[in-house]
Amino acid sequence: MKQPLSSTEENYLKAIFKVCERSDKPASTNDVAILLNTKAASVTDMLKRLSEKSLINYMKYKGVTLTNTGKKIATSLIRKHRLWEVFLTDKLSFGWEEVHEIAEQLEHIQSEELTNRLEEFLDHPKFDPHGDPIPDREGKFEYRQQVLLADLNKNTNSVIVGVNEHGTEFLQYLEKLNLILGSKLVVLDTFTYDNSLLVRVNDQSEQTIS
Amino acid sequence: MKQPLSSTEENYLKAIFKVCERSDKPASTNDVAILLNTKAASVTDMLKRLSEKSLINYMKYKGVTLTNTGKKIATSLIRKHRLWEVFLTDKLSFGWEEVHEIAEQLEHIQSEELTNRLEEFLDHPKFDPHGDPIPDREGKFEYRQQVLLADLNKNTNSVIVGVNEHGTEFLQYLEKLNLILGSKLVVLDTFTYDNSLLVRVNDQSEQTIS
DNA sequence: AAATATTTTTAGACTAACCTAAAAACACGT
DNA sequence: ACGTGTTTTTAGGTTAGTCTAAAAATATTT
Repeated sequence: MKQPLSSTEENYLKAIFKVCERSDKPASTNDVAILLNTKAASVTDMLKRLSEKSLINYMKYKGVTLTNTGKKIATSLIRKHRLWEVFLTDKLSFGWEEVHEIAEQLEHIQSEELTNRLEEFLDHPKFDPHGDPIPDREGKFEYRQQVLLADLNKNTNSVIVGVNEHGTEFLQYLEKLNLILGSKLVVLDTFTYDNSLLVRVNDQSEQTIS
Repeated sequence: MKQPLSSTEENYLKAIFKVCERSDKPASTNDVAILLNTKAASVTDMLKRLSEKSLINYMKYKGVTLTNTGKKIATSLIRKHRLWEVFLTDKLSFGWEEVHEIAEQLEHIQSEELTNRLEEFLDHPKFDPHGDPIPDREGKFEYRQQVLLADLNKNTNSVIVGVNEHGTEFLQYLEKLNLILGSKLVVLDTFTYDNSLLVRVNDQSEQTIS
């Protein structure tokens, strides 16, 4: 009855989870298609199958949400993904920009036992290298209080705890600006005409960023 | 041109490698089918595709061997498989009987860099937990001088360095008999009528095994 | 060397996951 | 509320990987 899902099915669940996250509105077919770099027609196909398996609540034209079972699987994937990211940076000294695509594969390895022992081995980390929280065995996890860089007030001290975009080139760009996790940050001035900011990083260098 | 192979294709290459190993005779369609728990017809199908990609030498009714490219891929898979097995036993303290099926999944993770860093992290191990040699980056590896238990001479001291079967239940059986890697072994007597042996393990317990 | 048995290949069908193109449903401005 | 435009679904087709059943090739036995 409980035969394991294919990587593809798992990726759909993860995508639906991401779209629904916070907003809690149902995800549209198109949202999912865009996130997975696929076509709306393919998504509709898959939604029917996942619905058959009671992993999603789906009604034609009305969007899709995850059932409790679906949510459990999605968070378990995120848990695995983030634990592997920690492994790759902390144990194999990969850079934080390199780990995402490898973890994208590793998250599909089937073995509860493996995941739990990995967590143990890594000393029960609470956040991944990008600052995102790692769900526990029950799938529970909390968001940290976070503010977007663009919304920071002038002259307020803050610390970088995470990034929104996970693309390799974007992360390399941050790296070059010295904007790594844990960096202290002060916004010195804002230029409204091109939406760029003058910031001081770690009480030292000053940078203009967009 | 060099788009990555599917897990299925990789598994076929590994299977052909295993059948050809040592014997160096071409592998028959049936041999491969049995090893992969599939049907001869499916194998024929796949052989055509792999041949198209120049990974195997295949002529109808004549059996199959790996090309150099095919061999490189197969040994790289074995390398990854065995490195992950070491990781699972040494770092996550899995038992040697549990690691095979997890490594069976992990070996398909695509990243040269990952494999090499893993090897580094594990201190360049030369053998996996079953005593099988781990190929280096170029795919080279040597067999240890090994004798089958059944061929051991009476009263000769020896040490267990590996096992031929990798099934979970078989390995648990060995575990129960205390026949773990590195155990010293003396054959005290042989009973020809049922092919069983009386052996002394680690200078202590005496066991009859088949 | 002919007859029989085994192995291998072909033929045809199935499923999962994708696609394009066209039809159907929905959403919205005036 | 009606026509227009976008979104979603259907319809039909493709590829990888599998299967069964039947045909063809090879191997064995007498």
